[in-house]
Amino acid sequence: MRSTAEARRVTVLNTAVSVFARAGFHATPVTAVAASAGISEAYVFRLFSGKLGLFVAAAGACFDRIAAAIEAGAERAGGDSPAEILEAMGDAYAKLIADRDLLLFQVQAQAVTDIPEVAEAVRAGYRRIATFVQDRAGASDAQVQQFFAYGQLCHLIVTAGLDQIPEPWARALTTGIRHP
Amino acid sequence: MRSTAEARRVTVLNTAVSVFARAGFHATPVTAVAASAGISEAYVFRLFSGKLGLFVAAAGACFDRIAAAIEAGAERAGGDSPAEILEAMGDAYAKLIADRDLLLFQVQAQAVTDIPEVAEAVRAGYRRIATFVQDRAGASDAQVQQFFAYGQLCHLIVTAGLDQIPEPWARALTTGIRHP
DNA sequence: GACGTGTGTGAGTGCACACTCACAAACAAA
DNA sequence: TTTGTTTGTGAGTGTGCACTCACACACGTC
Repeated sequence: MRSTAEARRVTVLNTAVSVFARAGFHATPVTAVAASAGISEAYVFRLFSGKLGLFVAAAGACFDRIAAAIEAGAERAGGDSPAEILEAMGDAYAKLIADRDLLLFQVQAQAVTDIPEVAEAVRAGYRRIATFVQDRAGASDAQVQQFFAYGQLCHLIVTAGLDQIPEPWARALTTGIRHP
Repeated sequence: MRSTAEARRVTVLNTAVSVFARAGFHATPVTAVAASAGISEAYVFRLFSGKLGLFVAAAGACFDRIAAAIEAGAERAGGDSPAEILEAMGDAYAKLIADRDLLLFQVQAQAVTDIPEVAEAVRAGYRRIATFVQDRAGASDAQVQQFFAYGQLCHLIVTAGLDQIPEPWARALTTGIRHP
């Protein structure tokens, strides 16, 4: 036995997040995930229940990593005020998505929410993050809303590559946003 | 002659926005657009240069409609202050995307920005809207940034169906957002 | 060694879909 | 009426991909 199935699943999920992040659910063949994980396509289908099952599981892994990063970031906050804790969470998130995979996967997942299983996975992910942010930071509804609004703005900045554009309108949208 | 090619192109583009909005670029066969427009698949390929050409043209039509709505909304502003004009623009945008097609198409377009032609179309669309908002409203960079951040938040709310969830975290993200 | 159990794959199968092309029908100009 | 141009389509073609299955190899156990 080279490896246990459970360990394989973990490594496959992490590569799946990266691979799906580039071109999305429908444009990514399972072969691509299998090749990137170094195993055969057939075995991926044995480990997960179809391509959809793989994608949904990858979404779970994606939000797990985001939640863990934000929780760890909160521990490093400079103070106890909601604003300070939110700031620390935002910094942690910005650091995490520097490699773009987790951010792009979220965009891809949101784009296939017409598939009910994906929609539920996305809701579950944001439920976990939003409740944690609100409880841990003790932030107001408006503060939480703002936190997520500017998080979503990052999605636009990265997908459209606005941080590469020197024109004033693009600068307006990107200034102050932590380094994505 | 039933119709001129130019007129056909316009009607096809509007239906294309609606059809692509549901399942996205890769999951939408050209047959679906053709059927919805009431013409044959073959003729769609004659009117546009491939599926990608159709999608990019639809993106142009999508941003045209958004820009027109925001420009019209600005005319109905209650006053001359940047905040009032932005408010009027936001209301106009909220009304426009009540049918969800234009919003969902933007999400789908952002998801396929790995295709350079799509990325350029998205940039062109936001360039047009952002420069207009900034110039017309005379708003600061921060105000423009906030305008777009909460616009992007709408994308999450609609794709994940957060407005249908009675839980407190979902209420926090949706309160005050104009009705999508 | 024989045998079960879990890990892993090569070689298919069937279907959906992007794109083409030969051809038809409506209209205009002579 | 003939000729040309534009609008429009049915019937293909080739390919890529989700999914399957019979089979092989590694390991433990007796």
